[in-house]
Amino acid sequence: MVVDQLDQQSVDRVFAALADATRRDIVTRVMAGESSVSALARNYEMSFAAVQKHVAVLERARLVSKERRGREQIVRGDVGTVRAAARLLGGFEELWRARIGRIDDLLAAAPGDAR
Amino acid sequence: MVVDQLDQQSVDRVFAALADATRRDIVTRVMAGESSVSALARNYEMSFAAVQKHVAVLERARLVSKERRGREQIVRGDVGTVRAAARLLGGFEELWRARIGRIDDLLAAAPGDAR
DNA sequence: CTAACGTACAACCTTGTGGTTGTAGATCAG
DNA sequence: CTGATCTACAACCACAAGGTTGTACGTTAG
Repeated sequence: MVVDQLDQQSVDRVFAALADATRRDIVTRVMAGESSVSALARNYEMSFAAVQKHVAVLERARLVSKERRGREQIVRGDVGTVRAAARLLGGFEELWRARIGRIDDLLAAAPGDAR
Repeated sequence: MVVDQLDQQSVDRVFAALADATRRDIVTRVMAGESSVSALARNYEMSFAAVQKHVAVLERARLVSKERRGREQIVRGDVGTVRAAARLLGGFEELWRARIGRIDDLLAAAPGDAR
């Protein structure tokens, strides 16, 4: 986990990358086990170039990384970025909980409010 | 939490909605406390119509809901959808952990491998 | 060497996104 | 009623997204 605090633009890229079913499926596969780009491409009903583009989007978002091995390019998942995204969602939930807490406080502070 | 299992298209919309800093900011605000559309719009340097569109995107993704109150439209955050998205990311992490587990197993099964 | 494979990248097309302005309908204050 | 406010929505524009095909180049197999 080298960087796990993401700036706004990075967050943009991460969520945009996850907003496509093919790309989520690629992430699923490479999180479960690394794979070459061509091996990934065989799973989908689209051109190799299209899959290549999807991988590039994921790479730019740092959700995956590539490493050349011979003539193949091996794709690997980056769990650190996933964690950073999950933490951001957790922040939303935190705000929500805090708000509910404030509402409870208000109700507690005005016990005779029901006229 | 009425629906908290999302289909592929819904997940697409949720992540696409979160892939914009303005929309994430709106979610932040309405998670912390409900607000009218016009009140939200005053926070940003763009037209009211643009903010209205952002809210519509969030609504379509079920990250927020609107309720009319007099002439105002009150926007509220929907933590259930946020949780569903967080759970999906958790699934990726789960796969990753399982893979690491398998690698450990392999290493454990071949202890004298280091020649 | 030659052929096949894996990859990279450019050009192109269609559709969606994020912004604008403009118009119009409800609702509330005075 | 009148005017201000809040909202809805259509039309338009620039540009990015997601797909295609075609070409080129390095690497491995025979």
